Amino acid sequence: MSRQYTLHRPAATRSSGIDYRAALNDDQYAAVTSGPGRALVIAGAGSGKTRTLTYRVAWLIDHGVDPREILLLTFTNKAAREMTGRVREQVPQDTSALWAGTFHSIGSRILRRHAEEIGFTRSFSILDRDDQKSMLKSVIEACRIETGQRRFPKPEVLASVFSLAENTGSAIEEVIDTRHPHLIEWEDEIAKVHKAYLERKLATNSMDFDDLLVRTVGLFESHPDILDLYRLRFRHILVDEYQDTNAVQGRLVDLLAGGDNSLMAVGDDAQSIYSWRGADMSLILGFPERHPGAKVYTIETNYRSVPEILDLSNAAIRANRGRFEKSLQAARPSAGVRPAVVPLPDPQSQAAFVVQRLCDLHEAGMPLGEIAVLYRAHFQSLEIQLELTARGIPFAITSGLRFFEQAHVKDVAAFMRFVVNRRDEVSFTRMAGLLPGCGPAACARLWSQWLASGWADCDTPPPVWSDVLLGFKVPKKSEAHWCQLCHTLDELSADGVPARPPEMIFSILEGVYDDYLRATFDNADTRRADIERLSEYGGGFEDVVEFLAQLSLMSSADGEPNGKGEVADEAKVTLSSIHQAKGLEWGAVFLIWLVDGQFPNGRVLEGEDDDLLEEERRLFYVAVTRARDELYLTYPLFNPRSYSGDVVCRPSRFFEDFPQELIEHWNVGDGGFSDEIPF
DNA sequence: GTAGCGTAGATTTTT
DNA sequence: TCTACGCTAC
Repeated sequence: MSRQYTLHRPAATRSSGIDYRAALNDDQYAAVTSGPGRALVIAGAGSGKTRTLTYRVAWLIDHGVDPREILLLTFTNKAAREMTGRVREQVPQDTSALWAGTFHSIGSRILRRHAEEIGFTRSFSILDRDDQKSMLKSVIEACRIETGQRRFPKPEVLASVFSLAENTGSAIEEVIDTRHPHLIEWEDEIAKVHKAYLERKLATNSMDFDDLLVRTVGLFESHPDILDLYRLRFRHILVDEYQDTNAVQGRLVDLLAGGDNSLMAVGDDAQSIYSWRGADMSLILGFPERHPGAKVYTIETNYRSVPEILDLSNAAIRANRGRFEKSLQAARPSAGVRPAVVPLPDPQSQAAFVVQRLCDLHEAGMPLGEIAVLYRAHFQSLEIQLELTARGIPFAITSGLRFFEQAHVKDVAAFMRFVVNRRDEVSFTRMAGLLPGCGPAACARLWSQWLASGWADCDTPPPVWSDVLLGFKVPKKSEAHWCQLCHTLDELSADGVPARPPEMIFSILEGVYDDYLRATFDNADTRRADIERLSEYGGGFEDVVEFLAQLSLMSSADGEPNGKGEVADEAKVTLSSIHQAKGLEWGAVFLIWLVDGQFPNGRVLEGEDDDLLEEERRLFYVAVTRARDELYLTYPLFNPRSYSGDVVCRPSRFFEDFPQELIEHWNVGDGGFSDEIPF
């Protein structure tokens, strides 16, 4: 027999003083003030989803919930920061104990506390895409696969197969059969590599992104006592962007919310765009069945867009079959202008039009920060970038290149990672490979000498690194540099005490890396500047392990150090992929490259898979619902640099999804007959 | 075994 | 246009 006994904390001495009735509409109010238990909130685009979530947190705190009992799971670090920031502004109570973060960062936080329970140590390394690739390459070599005349799949391909399997909770063979049928001939070998990869991660005390989710779930399933610890703590769980959660994330939420904890999942099925990462819409669609008695709230008032844009959005998404039936209502008055559809002769003209029109808007008073150019894939932004540069218009691009993924940043991090995780083969190899005369073979030999020294598995690091390392056999050409590297490691951690991040970075730079930069790159100065910025950022961390975890988990798209950042975002046009634009909004949005094969994506069209096409359509929906006042849909008629040879473009099939009355057709000449853009 | 050079091939979205 | 790989010369 067990008895439930609740400790009642004294009622909060202060309340936020928020007038919830006045601040929220009826739908939002109902969701925010929902009682304990399970709730699903279907919040359409622009309906105040973030607002609802932050007010929900405030409401809980106002009603006596201790912030430390709240867990807020978001999709990006940026969303987490935004929400905690807003909560902090709204409520006077101390909210620092509230946990908010991405599934991956929360997973990493939990795993660090219990790493020993599952065969790792607290300072395990996190492998990003690139590290994962290096490890897989090495694992594949070690597996000595008989390839004969045939080609074995590349590390990238294997990484995505493994990842999809982990995230969907399915077997490798299943993923191969359904998503990569051409790999069937390699099924046995791939299984072998997968097994070896798992072993290697364990041996090197490393986890990839997927491990952060899968191993957290594993930890909870194998250690019910630990799960109870967190269940008792997190009495209120809130999940943002629930439509994009995958099987593992869904499982994690359900585990934590077990018992009588409260769970509120917020999302919009029409904006599910991450199936390639395992996102499973059936989680949101099946939420009411999985949680009997769950309340379902729907928020359908759109505050963002003018009705003309909303009409087009609603019509576009209606072409999809698998979705909750709903129709967003515009709160704003008509603008009197319909979205523009603009065909242009070629990609250059498309860029010229976009930039010229954007300048017009700017001259008419719209800040550059209120304008965005969105596209399906990053390479489609090339012409726009050139044109903006030529005209001297500042722009911010959330490019695929992330600050922390650049080679020089990762090189520096490799030193730090090795010092705190002495089993980290990937980092060691990366570090050693910087030495002149040290290729793959020499690095591998150095690594085996390190393993043989016994220090890799020792609980404490060597008090003086060079005492151990200087005795190693290195290629003649590398001797002097190796010596330098050893002494640098001495500075990073003496007598087993790691230095603070900025000190480490300084030592690495002055000890070995500056030399390397100068010898290797023609832009050594900008790279050095990046590393100095890294050091600045590291100043905010006492703990190196914490710092390194942040590096791996944070992308520049999330904010923090991205590019130069001198000009305030106010004064910049935004260039962004649609995926990265999710959750954001602008006064004017240009959606470019609306050509079959570009958007929707060509591979999707080949496959004739309706689900994938529906996802492309949701992506289109996400794009058009970013716009508040003006929306331009553009496409080139010819694509002279097409690789596929399809020079003549077919306008995107998405144009067939909405009636012509909803749009305005623009004819733009190239100077011959109608140079002027009609208004 | 390494480093430098040339050629062929490929282009989605990201925690 | 850029990258990744393979070949060749040291």
